[in-house]
Amino acid sequence: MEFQFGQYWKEYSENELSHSETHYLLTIYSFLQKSDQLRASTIAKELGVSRNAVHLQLKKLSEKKLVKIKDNFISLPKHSIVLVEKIANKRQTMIVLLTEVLGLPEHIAVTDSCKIEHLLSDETGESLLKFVQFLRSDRKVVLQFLKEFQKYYLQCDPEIGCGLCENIHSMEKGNEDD
Amino acid sequence: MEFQFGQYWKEYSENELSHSETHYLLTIYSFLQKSDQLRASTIAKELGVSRNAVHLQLKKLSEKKLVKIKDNFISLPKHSIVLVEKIANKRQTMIVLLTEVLGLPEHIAVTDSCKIEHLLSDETGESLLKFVQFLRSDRKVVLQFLKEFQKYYLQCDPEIGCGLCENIHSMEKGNEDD
DNA sequence: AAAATATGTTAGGCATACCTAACATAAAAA
DNA sequence: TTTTTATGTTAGGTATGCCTAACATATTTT
Repeated sequence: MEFQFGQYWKEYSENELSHSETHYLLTIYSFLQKSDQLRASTIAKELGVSRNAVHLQLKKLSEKKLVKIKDNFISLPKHSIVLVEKIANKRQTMIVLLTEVLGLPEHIAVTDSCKIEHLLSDETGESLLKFVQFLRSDRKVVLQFLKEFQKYYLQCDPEIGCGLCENIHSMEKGNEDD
Repeated sequence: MEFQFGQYWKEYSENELSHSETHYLLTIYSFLQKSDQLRASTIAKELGVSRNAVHLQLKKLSEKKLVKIKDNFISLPKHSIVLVEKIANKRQTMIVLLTEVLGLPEHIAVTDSCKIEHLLSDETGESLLKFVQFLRSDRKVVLQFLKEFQKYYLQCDPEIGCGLCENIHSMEKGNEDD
């Protein structure tokens, strides 16, 4: 390794939100778009954890001013919504990159994206978003690039294995004639 | 959100390696390439943690057969090396994508990559590697694509902020005349 | 060989984040 | 109204992964 990674890994624990907190906030955000009558037990069901786990996490989040609780109903302050939307964008960007550009199955794309969404910096999130937006545009140079990439992609390199080529093969079947 | 994410987040804790374990193994791997006389205290210095933290983590890793310890010297079994090299590849792939393709500063690229390296599935790792290899090739279609992307990138979208455009601007200065 | 340093090990503590079990209170159904 | 169910809360426990402090064993240096 040409680079000194020794200290970089410590920044892992210096994130604004933990993985757990992230998913509480994303879940709250998601429910609040459907209804403004959200209580702790609903979150417990959605996340598959116990009510007391939710209770304790909500207590912590409201101490951090990331959620508001009034008469057992949960809401999000504005700065919290900004935070959540940033993370949701990172997740969505990653999902699109992995499924639409790389052709990975949805389950893998979503699982991986859910794991890393809160760990990506805003800078990386913004850059990736721009990149994915560009890749989604119908520019001629993008379409040519993607077509050429899929061709390259099919030449399975034994060095890195080829568990995913079948997906690409089946994706390609439709376009084989052009 | 059009997708049910509720249960996906739980897979976070079902990874083969924790973030901590990952960096112990990567550090061990890195040191063993220089010398085969590696002891716990060296790792403590490199990772900036106490000797007993290393001791306990190594105990756990050797119970999981991921490291071998003989006369206080540490080595890695073959299957462990395979595992480590996979993760190192994922990290390197992400770093290249973020720096070379998206033009992010090295510090951000390395920090983000160190955070997510062990969370990406092998499928995602392999796909991303292929993608980055392709982006690094000197195909005409790739060069055109990258040039066009950088042009697009400069049109700062106020919706997603523009903290990173200055980097791109300075990168572009050299190529402005072609 | 004796003193000093380096390294390994154990014990007790802290924070995160979950669990089950028990209990309290509020809301809905009998 | 009384019972049942839903919801909130507290207590005690588990696992990870770090810490400091203390102690034990090597390994050097003097």
